[in-house]
Amino acid sequence: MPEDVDDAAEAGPPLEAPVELTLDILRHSAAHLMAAAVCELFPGTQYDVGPSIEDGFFYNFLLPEDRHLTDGDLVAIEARMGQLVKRHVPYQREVLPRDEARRLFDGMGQEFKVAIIDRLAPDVSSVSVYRTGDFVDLCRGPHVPDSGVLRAVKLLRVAGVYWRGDERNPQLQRVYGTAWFSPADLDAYLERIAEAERRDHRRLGRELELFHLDDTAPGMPYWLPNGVIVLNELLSFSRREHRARGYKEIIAPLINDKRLWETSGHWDHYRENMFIVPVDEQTSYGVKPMNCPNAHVVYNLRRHSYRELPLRYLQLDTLHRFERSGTLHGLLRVRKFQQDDAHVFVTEEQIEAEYDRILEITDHFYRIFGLDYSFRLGTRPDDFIGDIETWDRAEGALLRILERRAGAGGFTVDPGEGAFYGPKVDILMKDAIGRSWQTGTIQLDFQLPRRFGCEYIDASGQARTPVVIHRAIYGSFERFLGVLIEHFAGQLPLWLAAVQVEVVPVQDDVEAVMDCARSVVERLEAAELRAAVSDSPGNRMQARIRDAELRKVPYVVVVGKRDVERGDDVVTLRDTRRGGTEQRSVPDLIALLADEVASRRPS
RNA sequence: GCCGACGUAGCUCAGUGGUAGAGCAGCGGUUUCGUAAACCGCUGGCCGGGAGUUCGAAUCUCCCCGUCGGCUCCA
Repeated sequence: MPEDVDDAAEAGPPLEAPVELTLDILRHSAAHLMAAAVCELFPGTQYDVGPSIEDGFFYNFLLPEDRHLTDGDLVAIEARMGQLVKRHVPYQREVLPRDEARRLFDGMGQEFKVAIIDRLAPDVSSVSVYRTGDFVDLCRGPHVPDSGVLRAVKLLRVAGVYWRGDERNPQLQRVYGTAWFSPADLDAYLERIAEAERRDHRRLGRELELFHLDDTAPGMPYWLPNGVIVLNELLSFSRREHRARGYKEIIAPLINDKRLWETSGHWDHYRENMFIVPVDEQTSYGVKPMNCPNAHVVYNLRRHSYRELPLRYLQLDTLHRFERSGTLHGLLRVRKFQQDDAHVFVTEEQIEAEYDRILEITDHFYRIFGLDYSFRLGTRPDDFIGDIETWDRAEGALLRILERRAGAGGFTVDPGEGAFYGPKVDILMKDAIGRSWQTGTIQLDFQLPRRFGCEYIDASGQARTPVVIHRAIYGSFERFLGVLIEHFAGQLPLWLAAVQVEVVPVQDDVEAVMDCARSVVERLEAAELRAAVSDSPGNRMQARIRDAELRKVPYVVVVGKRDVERGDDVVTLRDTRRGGTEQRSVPDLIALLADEVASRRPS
């Protein structure tokens, strides 16, 4: 949890003198310098914690008299920091007895620091403080010798943060900055950010006409013709692969009487994330945020034998979740989405083997795109249903499976991050600027089958309760596609590309050339390739090629008078992803592209 | 939901109290050209919505909606 990390940076037994200058030390020192500047400019500021983080640092502040920092203030703070850098202000370390340090910060009215000291382990008897000019901070260090080395620092943004990461607490303001050894490193970092912006799926989604997010439907994407092709390719791939692995697809209602949600527990544990539809005075329907309750309804339509298990229901229905307005983010955080979701009913003995099958699907699905992913185990949350003993059993099973499949260091554990009905293994991926997003999830559930009264008859004729595995491999197609677009910078693998080949005529007023172009397209289409004649009458060939490149069409075929006159059925193929052109006969071209589509190669 | 920023033509943006602009896209015309932009012309805006201040508001104030960066929450 962030606040624990923060505390560790601030306090604890003093660390011994530093060795060599690292970026971590530099950034931590930059955080101190920023706090010093803020305290000079806004006397009475309380400062909380200020660690180094990936690519930079932050510091949390509470300004006096309800003042709030704005972007304009950052300019002034940065200028003040610049003056302190020029003065080579030393970072002076002092070790104080714990109670003396407490008195020091208490006397300055620094309540956050006092609270940190009070949270220290009982056996910590002394702490260190660092002085930078008039600024003094509780801190384990180590630090730079003086502020003169902080030559490449830039403040980036201000954000509101809840004290100790809890939204019931008052909100502080956090200033983020970045710091590097040299101005050249800083420039390289800023260039990296700019490159990430060029890959942003929201920008590419608009440019490539994949999807649209309208003001009247926040978080609920419109899929445009190009996007529908990509989405449908992923859907049919998912259907085919799951069918081959024994999954049966079902389709269920989008809204159900709230009684269903009361049975599942969603009414009590998930309602704030649901769209509720009032139907009449007595009745409310809930728009489904998850597929699981309906899978249980289908399971209960008849008696089941142990021989039928595992019973695997694939559910690709549309889901709606009422996410808080400030959390929406392009396709990566939406309110309307579809998952490659499934619910697998198993006996307790079948859990491990079924997890193995699911993890194999996972590897298959991600390897196709050459994507790196990682696992995270989420354990029992505060707001859970069922009994602790069952939870422990479920968590123990997942832990064993993960250790066997991923190795002891191959996953992380996030305490309290499980679903309300069971622990889960999440699959994590990163977007263009390195933010982590959960895509797939494999959840183990002993609770819902009980709540729905699900049963199967075992070999001895006894009725038993099955266990359910909730699993989505890509997670939501929306989020997965968002990550995919950023991963490929818009240049999707051929099998997903909306237009796979565009045929460009050199002369669009020569009927024989246009006939040839149309005929090539027809032959490509007959081979189930998505092809089109470039459509911009009067434009020169170069402009048409550029247009196709900008729309990230993977292949461009050029035909002109010379090809028609030669009459040998050979055209020029341009590969827009790898660059370069080559001559190919049309049958050869079709075979080449059909093979690339079938292989699903990333490029 | 909270903190900060932002919202001007389909897109990218300029305009900060005095008659709404540019490039690209689109449309019309000329050009038919061999691997990333031919040329000329034209159209296009309740300046996110509402209220207020002012002789006068894209510009200042307030409220609402949405977007962006964080926080919290999460696929």
